[in-house]
Amino acid sequence: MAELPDLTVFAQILSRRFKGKIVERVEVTVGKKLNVSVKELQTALEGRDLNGVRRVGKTLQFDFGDQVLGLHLMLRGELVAVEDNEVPRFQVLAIHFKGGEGFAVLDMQKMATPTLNPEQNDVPDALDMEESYFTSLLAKKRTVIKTVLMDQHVMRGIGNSYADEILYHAGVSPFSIAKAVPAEKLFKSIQTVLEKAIKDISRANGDELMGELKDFMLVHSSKLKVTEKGELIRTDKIGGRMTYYTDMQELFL
DNA sequence: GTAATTGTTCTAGC
DNA sequence: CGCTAGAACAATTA
Repeated sequence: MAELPDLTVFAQILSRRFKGKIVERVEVTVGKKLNVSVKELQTALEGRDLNGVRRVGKTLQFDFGDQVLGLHLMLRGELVAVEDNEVPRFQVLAIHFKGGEGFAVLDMQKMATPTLNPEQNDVPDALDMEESYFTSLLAKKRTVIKTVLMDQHVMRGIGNSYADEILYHAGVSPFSIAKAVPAEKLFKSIQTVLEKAIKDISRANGDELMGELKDFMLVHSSKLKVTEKGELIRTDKIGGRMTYYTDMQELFL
């Protein structure tokens, strides 16, 4: 469930807490998604110090100088701070730093994917793509707009939840055809919604690393029946994914 | 026991 | 061949 805003905040918190610390021990509890052997990962990271953590698309990258650990949390991955000997339930991977502090990746579905030295990717990030790129992208897509926003091959970082939030903010129906959608307006909504979410999540979660972050969904929630403004929230499936929207969102065809 | 969940990858069809 | 839609798969809990 972690998308761009959550991951951005995770990266900030991880950087603040662990930057400069030296890796004492790398613990791999579930290794099937790892692209190298456990031993290779350990020799690559142990003894190095963490230069920082950044978000790249829907992944995190832990920068250890000439070695980088990529991490995709997939559907249910979480990050928690751990003490030296602590092994939380559903642990996939843990990094223990000298001095006793560390963090663990948890995933009850075991789908979280750590990658040593992930390949570079040219697909622009949703938060730093050029407006001209977005405009010409929409112009050549005949797909439903929601699937374009979520397509990691054309822009990275937006998943099912924030696609709904962005389209609600823009007043654009998720069923609109991409090339008919006013690109400038939607582009602004992408920036606005994502940046606001980063601020809200950051403020609400502080410096703690406690698994899932609290979020602020206005439409994408099974608990809500109406929006803050009292608009009825409808549900449907787009591409097999649950979609939340209102009748206030204009359909462009 | 089964429904529900969603990111990614694969495949069929136009 | 390029693009799109949809299915398959992953794994576990409520």
